Amino acid sequence: MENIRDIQIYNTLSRRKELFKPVTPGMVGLYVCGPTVYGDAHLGHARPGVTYDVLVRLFRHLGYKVRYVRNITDVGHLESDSDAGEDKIAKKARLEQLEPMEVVQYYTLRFHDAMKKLGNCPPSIEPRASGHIIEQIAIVQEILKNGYAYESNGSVYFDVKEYNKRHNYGVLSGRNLDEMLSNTRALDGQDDKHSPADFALWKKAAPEHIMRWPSPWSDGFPGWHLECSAMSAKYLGEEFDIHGGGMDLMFPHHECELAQNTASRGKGGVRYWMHNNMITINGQKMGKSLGNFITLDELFTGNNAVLEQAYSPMTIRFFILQAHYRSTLDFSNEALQAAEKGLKRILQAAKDVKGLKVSAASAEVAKEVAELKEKVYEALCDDLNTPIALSHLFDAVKYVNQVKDGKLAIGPQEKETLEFLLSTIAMDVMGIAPEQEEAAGNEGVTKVMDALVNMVLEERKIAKANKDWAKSDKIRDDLKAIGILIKDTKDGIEWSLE
RNA sequence: GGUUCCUUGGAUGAGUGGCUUAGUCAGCGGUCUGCAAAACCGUGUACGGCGGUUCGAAUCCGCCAGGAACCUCCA
Repeated sequence: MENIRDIQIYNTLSRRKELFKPVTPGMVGLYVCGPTVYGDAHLGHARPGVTYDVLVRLFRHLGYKVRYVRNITDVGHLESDSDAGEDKIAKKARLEQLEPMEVVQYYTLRFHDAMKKLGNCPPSIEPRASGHIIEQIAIVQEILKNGYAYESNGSVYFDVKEYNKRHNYGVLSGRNLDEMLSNTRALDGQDDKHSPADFALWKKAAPEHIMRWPSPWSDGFPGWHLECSAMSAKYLGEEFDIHGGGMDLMFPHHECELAQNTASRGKGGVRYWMHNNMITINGQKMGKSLGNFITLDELFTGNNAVLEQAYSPMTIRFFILQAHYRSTLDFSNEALQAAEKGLKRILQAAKDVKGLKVSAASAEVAKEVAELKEKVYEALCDDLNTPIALSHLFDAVKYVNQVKDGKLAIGPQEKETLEFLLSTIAMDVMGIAPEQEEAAGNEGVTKVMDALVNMVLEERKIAKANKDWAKSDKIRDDLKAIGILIKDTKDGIEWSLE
């Protein structure tokens, strides 16, 4: 456990890095927009998953107590903002002939599974929109009472123009209401709304609509933006530290959330807004509407035409960590293969560091190694600069390899630091974990396998001693064919699973 | 059309007014090895174009070109 140190976070609200100061010293309240569960999670969903996971791990490592809330959207998310827009979940349920909550349950479980594989810690609380209808209705009532909403045919809309008289609708996304109104594309089909900029707080359900709840205005359902206002306040308080999500949610979702908070409780309620950038493919955003997404499951199995091979969950995590979260990250087989090799390099060094022999380090080496630790913290605390942190970890890897090769001497202090970097920082903070961990769950099997491989290697050793290269190479090739890689080193033979 | 952002070497991807360059992957040369693999050492081509500010810019400003995000659902 390290001491709490200064962390800089880029705040979308101010468009600059700011020193993080928690509402309550030593505690962090984090709310992240989770998925709408009507389909499998794709590569794009892995980005916020990994990004905010590292943020949480870093805070915890530094000694903060973190409450991490990430919602599941299971109602209210419409396909478009017009009255014709169908609820995403309800539509999927209709197509699959399932109860909407069956759709929700199915994809929620699959989402959890994918996140776990990526090495993400589960959120402290994972509330669902449908479980917080009462809280959402209460917010609508507050907003109505304060004069920032109106009822229209059983639906309730947020009055953006009225709100903008006293507040600023557009502070977060950097928009100007007048410009938005003069440039709005959809003019017809706005039905009950007074202005195209207004958004739904409560929608009256059409007769065939299954997902419906009673309210003072109609049997209906809450607007999409409302759930986050309700659940963040409920679990983190009316003013909390950090709100995260994808950049594509900045407008309208987060802008509306902010307006709802202000209109109902008089303040925005969020100290720091963080937005992760998109993952692109061929330079374009990977998204559901474009249909150019690759699901995480497909990546893990290689079951997609654009994939040259399967990529392990940790490779995906590493790939994401190699870019800064506010930059776009372009998908390609080449980039993932590079990530795969880089990851392997770090994991191997993390294993090797434990067996390093120590003697005494030169003053220069001692200084450099000590500095590495400081540099890694500096990078991570500078708006979560994981690529820079990784570049320093690779320096640590180089030291480990040099020592292993007998080309460099280090003392116990340096060894401890290197081990700290490659286990505590790489694994605990950045969440990089050895792949086999899950596969090798059964200890008995592992032991037997270990013994078997060693028996085979003993045969090869004899062959080598007899300079029977044909037999020695055959054993190596045969083992490789079943996924066991052999390395001849000075200290003997090492083997590992592919 | 509006708003905002981006453009770095073969790929990916950091960073910055001058200092030593990110890093990873790939390539090339070498060391090691029976051969491999791994590792180590060395190594090339870079900051979209044109102007400006400056003692000095890839980094600041302007213009141009190209691309992207948001303005409708998307992490």
